[in-house]
Amino acid sequence: MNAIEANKSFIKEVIDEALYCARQKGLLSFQDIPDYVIEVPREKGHGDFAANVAMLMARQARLAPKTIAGIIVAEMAGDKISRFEKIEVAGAGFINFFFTNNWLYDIPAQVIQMGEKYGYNDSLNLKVQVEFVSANPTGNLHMGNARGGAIGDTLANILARAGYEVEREFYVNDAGNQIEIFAQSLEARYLQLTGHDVIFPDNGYAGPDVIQTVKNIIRDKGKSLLELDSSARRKLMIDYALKEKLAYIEKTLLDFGIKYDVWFSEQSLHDSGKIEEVIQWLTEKDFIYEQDGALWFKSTIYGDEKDEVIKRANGFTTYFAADIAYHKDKFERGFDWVINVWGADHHGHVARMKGAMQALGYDPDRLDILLMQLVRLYRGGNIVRMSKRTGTTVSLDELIEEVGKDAARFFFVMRSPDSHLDFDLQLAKQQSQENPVYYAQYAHARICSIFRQAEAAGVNMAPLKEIDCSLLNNEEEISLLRKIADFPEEIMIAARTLAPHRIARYVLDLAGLFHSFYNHHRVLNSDLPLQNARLLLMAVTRITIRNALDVLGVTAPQQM
RNA sequence: GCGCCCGUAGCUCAGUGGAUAGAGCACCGGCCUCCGGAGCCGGGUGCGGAGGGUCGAUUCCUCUCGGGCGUACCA
Repeated sequence: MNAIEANKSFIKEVIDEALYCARQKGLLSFQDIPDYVIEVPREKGHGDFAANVAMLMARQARLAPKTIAGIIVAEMAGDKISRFEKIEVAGAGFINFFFTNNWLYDIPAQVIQMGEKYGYNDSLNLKVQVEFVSANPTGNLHMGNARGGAIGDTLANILARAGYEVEREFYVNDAGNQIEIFAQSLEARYLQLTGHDVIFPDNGYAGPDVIQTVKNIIRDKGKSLLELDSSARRKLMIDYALKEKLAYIEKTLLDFGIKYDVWFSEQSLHDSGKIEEVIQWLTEKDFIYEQDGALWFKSTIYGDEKDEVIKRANGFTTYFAADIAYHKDKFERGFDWVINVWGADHHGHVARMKGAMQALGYDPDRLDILLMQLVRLYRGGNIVRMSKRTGTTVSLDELIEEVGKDAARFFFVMRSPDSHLDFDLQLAKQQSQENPVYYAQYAHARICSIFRQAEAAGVNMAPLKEIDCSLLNNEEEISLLRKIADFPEEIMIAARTLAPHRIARYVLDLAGLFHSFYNHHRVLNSDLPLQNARLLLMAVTRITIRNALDVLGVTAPQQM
């Protein structure tokens, strides 16, 4: 249990005891204690924690909230309350708790002891899978994939620190209609490049990267493919191209700091018969009907706008059929929780996907789909349009090349997934105060610099046991300690609400508190006990900044 | 038309139903002969609108206006 959780549950204990005590004395009548909240007030003047239990009990106790709160506080007794400096009733009936600083002074030792593990919570013994990016292997990775990558990977990091066993997965769309069109595009380019006058398919992939792939094929195979019949030629070309594209995708994502545990092939679901299997099962259970020669899944019974085709009249299954088999497979692999990161343009797919899981007998709440709004790319004031078809796009590898991995990842996660993201290339690569990623990194580098100074002066921090943390008692030091203590809880909230942007904000807040401290107080000074305490504070601040940046996939430089 | 997301300060955005709605940028004015000035300190009435439920709504519900996306036997 992290420190904030521990405080909350301690307060809950104190309150519940007081409530039972009051009831026994006949001061208060109630059936059950309502599900009240211990929260951290926005205002510092309202204490470290506040409880709203009195307001929630007013009705059943038939007393004014403030009266109830007063009774509760009066019943608190014993050595437990010695941990509080003050307990007060305020506002509409809040009970505000002011801790003494002692719990904060225990934090540095915990951080030092856990080191890079600080921010990890106790294991939950639950398996969660995060599937993200899953870009079609028919082109380069675009800004949408990039945002999905940053969000998905950061979320996976958060979940791991929240105590889950996490697997990252990439679903490879190596089957279906898109691949067919891709094959046609490859073949057309091949024939054109070998001197044949053929028409390029209307809906084909016209980007320059496809031409490059075909040139690579010609380099390796020459004109030998001309001797094959069309289907053999396409097969060969698509195998070559998929391999090349997947290698590109894997490498680019690695450069982006993302390493997958599983690459899952859609084709494998076709090959193993799992798609047919699930269609048959759903048909038997009457979730599927035939109309106009096609098979339809009854997604409207799960609130979808319309039923969805699962097998076309031409006998080909749709991507939806594969997706059902795929998600069934996920649950069969034993995940307690399955999370998909999708672009908002796929939101129409959510209801039927969850419906399909329900039809299969799985609790749809075990599947969460994190929709992220799309990215608008700017260069200075001008919008850069993205389109695979025209080829006028900035790809993820180019983005990393231009602005660097750190800035790119930070920018993609600093906004809520629900929020449209305007990504300005010019801003992201600017090494100035306008660029937030440097603010956090600079704090880290600055702390490193303090330690370099200390070392140069022959100053060593005393052993932990000999350091008196209670010397850290000014406003900036307390705020900094408090923020550091929040980190594990912040991770839990980010995990629960699928909100990776919270960590970006957290690290900026933490860096801000550090900078403020730094400008108000000197670490290296002639007061040895104080110097030791502050060195310790710097050490734990550095660890926390580094760990938070690590969650974001951003490096923590020693100097800049 | 219908569905989903979003409308919060000049701009870009935070804000697990709580008590006086916050950051960054931009703008103005200040700051250590000293650990990195990529820093710090100060300067701010704005939740698109109208109803409804709640002790209490930026947050939940309904309607409405504005923007994005979706609404294929594509994925």
